[in-house]
Amino acid sequence: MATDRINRYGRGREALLAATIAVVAERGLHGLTFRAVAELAGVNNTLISHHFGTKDALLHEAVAWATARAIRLSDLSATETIDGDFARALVELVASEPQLQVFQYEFVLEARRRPDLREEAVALYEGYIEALEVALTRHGHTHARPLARAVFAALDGLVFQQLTVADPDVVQEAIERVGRLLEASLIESRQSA
Amino acid sequence: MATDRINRYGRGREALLAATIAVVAERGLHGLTFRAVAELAGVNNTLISHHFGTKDALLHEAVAWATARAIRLSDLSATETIDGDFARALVELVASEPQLQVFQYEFVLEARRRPDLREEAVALYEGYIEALEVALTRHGHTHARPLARAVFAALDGLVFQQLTVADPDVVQEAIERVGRLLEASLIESRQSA
DNA sequence: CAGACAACTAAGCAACTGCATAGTTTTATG
DNA sequence: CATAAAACTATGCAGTTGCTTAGTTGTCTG
Repeated sequence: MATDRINRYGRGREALLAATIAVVAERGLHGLTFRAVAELAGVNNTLISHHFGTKDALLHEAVAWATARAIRLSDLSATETIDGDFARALVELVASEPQLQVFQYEFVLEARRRPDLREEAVALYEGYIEALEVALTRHGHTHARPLARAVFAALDGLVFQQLTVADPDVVQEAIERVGRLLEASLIESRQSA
Repeated sequence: MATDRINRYGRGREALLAATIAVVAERGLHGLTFRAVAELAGVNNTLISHHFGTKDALLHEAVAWATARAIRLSDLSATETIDGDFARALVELVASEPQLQVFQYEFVLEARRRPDLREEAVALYEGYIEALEVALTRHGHTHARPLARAVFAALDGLVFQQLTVADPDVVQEAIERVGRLLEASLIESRQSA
């Protein structure tokens, strides 16, 4: 239809970036081909060369796009407490956007072998941890950086489990357990003070 | 040399399995090719077809080999406490065998899209969690399954960080912090009882 | 509404892929 | 030490890959 053309023209670039994330999540990095991405985006595969040049550059831009979106969606610094509501919301987020989450694990692993992606990977993780540290400090935890790293690792690991091997229900229960560990830690630090 | 032939003949199969893990870890699943694996193993690439048939079957066998080795190396059920010694040992393990660890993340992500690998992925993770549950119960924790899942997720997430974005030192510090969270939890549960 | 510029497509190629076929070398065994 | 089975290699091919080249279509601006 003509409306398709009108709506699509000029939007190939963003369609390719979105398709890149979907393809990597659904088929892995070994399934990331010009033709697979282009087909999902509804454009010709040579449009990738036009907009991004190489496959490496396409992935790099998709990484920047995805990390920006991921950090925005999960604003950890706004976290009040890790309770049932938090656990439910996190499990829900993963269930509603699994591709975005899977893409992050794929790209961070790839960053191990591609120095040009390292910076984004470090920024993504340190950004998450920093946001959590802010929230934990606000709640009375001191020297909270290592704690924030550990708690983020737990949440990250549980998201990974939900995506790969575990039921959402047991993941949610485990997240709530993390929250109770934090409470107990706060109580104990008050008593010993 | 003749000794090379004598030493190598009949060992192609295991050499290929070991090479598969190394190639996946160092070049990713998209770098897993018959020729890359064969070159690293020091054999002809058609030997893969001979021993395993297809590339999928090669990966499947490598997964079985790697998971058996990984579970053996990190016997979590023998864990006494998560203290400085434990943290140092875990960081050391990851530093000494990074390929085995990276391979596990790669294969578990791949298991999301390949049903024939799901069983191994679930068995690997539930095996880790079960072993931890045994250790935690022994130390007085009750209803320890969700706790074991959460603590394993934290350790898993921290190993992932060490492999990709974080210094071993800060990872070690965070692991020790996990141990202290467990202690505080035990103390609090005793007081409220 | 001309024409310049950007977005986009069609066709194709050299390199690489998994793997089949056919043959050789080594080892185990009677 | 003959011979059969198993381990291994050489050659090659059809399909797929990233990306180039050459051209078309749509949009924006004066």
